[in-house]
Amino acid sequence: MDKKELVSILRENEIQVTPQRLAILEQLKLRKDHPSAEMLFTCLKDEFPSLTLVTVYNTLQKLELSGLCMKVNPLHTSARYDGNVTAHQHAICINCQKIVDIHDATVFIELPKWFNEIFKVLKQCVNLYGLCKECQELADDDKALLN
Amino acid sequence: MDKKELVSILRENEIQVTPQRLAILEQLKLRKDHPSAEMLFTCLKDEFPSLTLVTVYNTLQKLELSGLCMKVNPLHTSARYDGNVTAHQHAICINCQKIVDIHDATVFIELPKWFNEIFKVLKQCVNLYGLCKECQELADDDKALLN
DNA sequence: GTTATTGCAAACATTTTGCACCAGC
DNA sequence: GCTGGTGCAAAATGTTTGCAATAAC
Repeated sequence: MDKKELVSILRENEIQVTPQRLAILEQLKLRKDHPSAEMLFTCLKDEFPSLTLVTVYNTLQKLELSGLCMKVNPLHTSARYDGNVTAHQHAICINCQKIVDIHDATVFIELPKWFNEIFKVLKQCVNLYGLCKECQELADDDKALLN
Repeated sequence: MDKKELVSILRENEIQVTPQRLAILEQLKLRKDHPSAEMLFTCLKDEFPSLTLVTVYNTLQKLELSGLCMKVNPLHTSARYDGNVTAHQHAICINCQKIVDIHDATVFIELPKWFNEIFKVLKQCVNLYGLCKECQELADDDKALLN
């Protein structure tokens, strides 16, 4: 993926182009290891000696907001615990962070052969991110206020 | 769930019984809101004025190790980003935290009616926790060393 | 030239660690 | 009484914020 293409991706998303942002976006597009802010910082600080972690965080936030990248583990602010260790799913409200159990969903996951040869699955975890009833209503209220 | 039952759960798992641990386990079994350490601390500090967050964290760690509770959002130490925002799954190694993409899995999730009435799903997220090939081999080595 | 971004310092939140005192067995 | 847990202080880690210098348009 060449620089021109990266530049136009940023422009299309109305994100001002800077060398730091180009480099971070390039890393995200190239790498397959799902880096953390720290990992990106470490690999780019030689190329940009003045680069700081703050800029990496700022950039990631901006890219995520435009849908150019996403967190593999959202809702990571603090660990949330469940005393029910039987198999079930979680629905997580992206607004109020409420977590709702779903015990009666049907989940079917078939994994490709290549994958089962390199990875031993111990736990399978389905999370549904979205809006709970209360937060949907709040969102509707927001829309109403805009009229 | 009465105290006797909680005591025997702890004893069965060879966890020394203390009032703090009983109270935390009780909360985890009773509550449906998947509390954080802070939330548990807040609701128990009236009953145990001397209680500290440290004890809550210690207890949660011990309970999790015995499978008596689990984190809803494991691998929360630092956010990991993905530049590929198309739908795919992640396999996450619980040992080295490597994250592997799976693009060719078949995922079918049917949600109960009651759920769709109270929650609007925006993103569905399947995470497979387990061991990557390298860490499986290390685990085998560990076993070999024990012989 | 104006606006937005970067980099610095510092704050903040979450979680972990070292150590003295205390409670469970 | 011994072992291990609790509570305190402090450190470590990940992330965010306020502000002056600087770069993008």
